[in-house]
Order: sequence, then C-alpha cells, then structure tokens
Amino acid sequence: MALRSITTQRRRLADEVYDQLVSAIMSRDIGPDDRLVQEKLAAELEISRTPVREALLRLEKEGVLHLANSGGFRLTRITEEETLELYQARAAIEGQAARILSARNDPAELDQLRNIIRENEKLTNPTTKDYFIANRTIHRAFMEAAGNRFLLEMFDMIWGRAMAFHLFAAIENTDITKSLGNHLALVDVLADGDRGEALEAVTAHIQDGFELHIDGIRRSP
Amino acid sequence: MALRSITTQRRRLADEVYDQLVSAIMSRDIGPDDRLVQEKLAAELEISRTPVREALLRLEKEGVLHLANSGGFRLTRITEEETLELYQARAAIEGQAARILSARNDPAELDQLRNIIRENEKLTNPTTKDYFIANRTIHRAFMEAAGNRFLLEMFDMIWGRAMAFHLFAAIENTDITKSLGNHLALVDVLADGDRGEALEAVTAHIQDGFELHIDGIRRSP
DNA sequence: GTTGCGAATACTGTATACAGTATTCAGTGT
DNA sequence: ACACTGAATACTGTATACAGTATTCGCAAC
Repeated sequence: MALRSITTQRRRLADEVYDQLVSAIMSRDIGPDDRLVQEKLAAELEISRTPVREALLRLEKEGVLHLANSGGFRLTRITEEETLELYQARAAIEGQAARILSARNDPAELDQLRNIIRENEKLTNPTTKDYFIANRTIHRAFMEAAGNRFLLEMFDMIWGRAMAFHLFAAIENTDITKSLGNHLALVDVLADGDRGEALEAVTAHIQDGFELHIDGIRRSP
Repeated sequence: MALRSITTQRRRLADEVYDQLVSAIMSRDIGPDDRLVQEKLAAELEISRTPVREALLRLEKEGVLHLANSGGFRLTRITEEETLELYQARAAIEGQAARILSARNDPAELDQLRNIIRENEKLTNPTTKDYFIANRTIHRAFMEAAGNRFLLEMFDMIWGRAMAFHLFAAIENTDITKSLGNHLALVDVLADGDRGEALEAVTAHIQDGFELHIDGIRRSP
C-alpha cells in the first residue's frame, strides 16, 4: 500500500490567538498605544496564558510587537526609512519570481494569471482595504505560480508586516484605481520580454507603489 | 528631551535552548532519525518543558523540524528541488543588495568590503565548515553594507536553514578553493558596473555555488 | 517642590500539574 | 498462529502555580 498518512494538523489555540491578534491589528482594534498583557488577553479570550504568550512571542519575533519597558507588548512603529526597505525587499522577492516565470514562459500559466487579475480587479467602489486585499491576491498569485516556497514565505512575511504596520492606510488619500490595471501589462512582459526585462518591469511596478505610498503619507500628516 | 530608552533584552531560556538545538543540528549531534521529545530534552537540560517547547515550536515554524506522526519532533529533510529554491531565494536577496550597493557606489564602503573579503579568504587548510563560515561572513558583509534590515533578516533565515539542512556538507567533495577568490571581482563590478550588471554578477556567483553544490551531491551518493 | 527610600503592584518567565489523544502492547478468543 | 479488543503508555497541548524583577506609588526628609 502506498497511501499517504493523514496529517491532521491539529490546530493549536495559539494559532487562533495569533490570527485574532493580527486581525485586530489590521482593523485597528489594537492601536499603537494599547498595551497587550498576557493575563488580560487570556481572561478576555477565556483561555490560559500559555497559548496567549505563545502568540505574543511569535509576533514579537516577527517584529510586529515588542516588549514595552514597563511590561506588556506594544505595536512596533515603522519609520519611513523602514518602509522604503520593505519595498526594496518586495522588489527583490517579486522581481525574482518574475524572472522565474519569464524563464519558464508557460502560456497556460500566464493565462491563468490573467484570469486571476481580471477577477480581482473588478472592484466596484472599493475601500482601501478592498484594494489592499485585491492587490495582495494578485501579487501572491505571481508568487504561487513561480512555485518557490521560500520566496513565497518571505512574501507572506513582508506583506504580513505591511498589514500590521497599516502600510495600506497610507494610501488612503490616493487614487487607488491608478495603481490597479497595469498588472495585465506585467504578464505581457513576462510572456514577451527576457528575464531582465521582467525583473525590471516588476521592480518598476513596485517602485510606483512606493511612490504612491509616500505621496499618500505626505498628503495626510 | 529625545533620549532613547535603554533596551535590556533579557535573554530567555528558550533562546538558549534554541541555540543549543541549532548548534547540535549543525554539528550532527542531532540526526534525521532522532526524535526530540520535550520531556527528554527538558530533563537533559535540567529545565522545565516550557522553554524547550518554545524552542521546538520556533524551529517547527522555521521549517527545520516537524512533528512526527508518532509524537516528538524530527528534522525535516530537504529535497534537491528545495535546495534549488533556496539558491533562487538567495539570488533574489543578495542580488537586490548588490543593486543597492551598486547604486550607492560608496568607495569607502566598497574598500571596507574588500578588506573583509581579504581577511576571511586567508584560510590555511580549511575544513568544509571553515569554508562555509568564511563564505557566509563575506556574503553577510555585503548584506550589512546594503543596510536593509528585512533583506538581512531573510538572508539569515536562508543561511540558517542551509546550515540546519547541512547544505554545506554536500560540497565536502568539491574543491572549495574554486569557490572562493572571485568575491573581490564582485566588488569591482559593484564599483564599475551599473545596477543590472551588479545583480547579474551576484546571481551568477550564486548560480556557480549551486552548481558546485549539486556537483558535490552527485559525487557523494 | 523635589528628592530618596521602601512597600505594593503588575508584569513576565519558569515550573508543574492536568487533560486529551494517538500509539503500543498485552491478552483473549478463534 | 492470527485477528481483534481494551488497557497501558507516551506523547503533546493547556491550565495553573510559583518566582523574580522592574515599575509605580506613597510617604517622609530636605
């Protein structure tokens, strides 16, 4: 017999806590001034401190939280410089994915990408968060297609942190439709151009996003 | 006043356990057939299960360990395909660092890099591990110079995993001096070439490393 | 009003105890 | 000997108890 053993993947309470915390941070239920205290959270969730602690430590290691010197965990603030570094990291990861896709140049794969893009770009009256989600979905589709689990992991790390830091909030005052719509053009470059061009196109696209982002920051003090 | 608060960075037992586990994995004291059981480890280290568990879960999330279906944590094996993906990820990260350095083109900085390279390449009768460490130190110097904390973080993740998976062991049968020595040439490209050339040079260098690596694997079944 | 000291407080970190579940193994019947 | 069943075992996950430490607050002294 060659049946694969069934991996139950028991879900831990800590995972649940982690998800709830991330979600709360994203929806601004947890702000930069809140102090997250293990006992308080545990009481609120009606579980023990152990899984809560686990989730907090994970977020700490990810750079989202840090121990306040007066006890409790606090949201880490991101500087404008770190934002630039985050975009640079994005360019590295997603640019490499573009190289891989361009080198492989599988028409069926690229067509599937086009479908995902069209599906996600038909937003009627999108909120900033809608836009963020759609944008992320599209870019993640590129990464999945490239099929490198480490690059994908790093992508998730970067975007996860971006969400935690409310980086999408900065573009609230920006015309978000400007930023969507050129994704299909990217796919065309993957299909027609060489690897270097593919990388440059994606890098430029991300650079555009960064400039929109900074523009948004500057306009909302 | 704008004095920065002092961060004590209390070291946790879990960190110590983590370091010891990584070290043990690297030095092959922990092999792929060992089952790491929380209670056993705790007894051996003469501490409680809590910090041990924390360290194990961290290594699990990093992909180094996984829960064996019969209980206990086991080393995750890496496939040849995943090895390729690891090298691709390296190329993305370190290539981007090269772009950044090339764009900045700070002669003093590049000279300092040259010094670090010369310092680390003077190995007399190096073991595979010596070579690995030196190579890592040199490449990490590039990353530090680029000054992007996220890229650096990912670099550490990749190389840490490489060590855990004994990727350096695969090149045991290879002429390691072949792989050293062209780092200085890389710096010259950073100084003279444009960003694209810098990226390509680093990517090619890493590609060479991969081929050496695969060559080593093929020759030692 | 400010400074210095000490107790109270509020946290985290670590240890231990408890619960639940999958695996193993012994025993029974056939 | 083999198949089945149920108890024992060996784990992890969760809860709770304990210890240590930094911060805060109150009060006295200057």
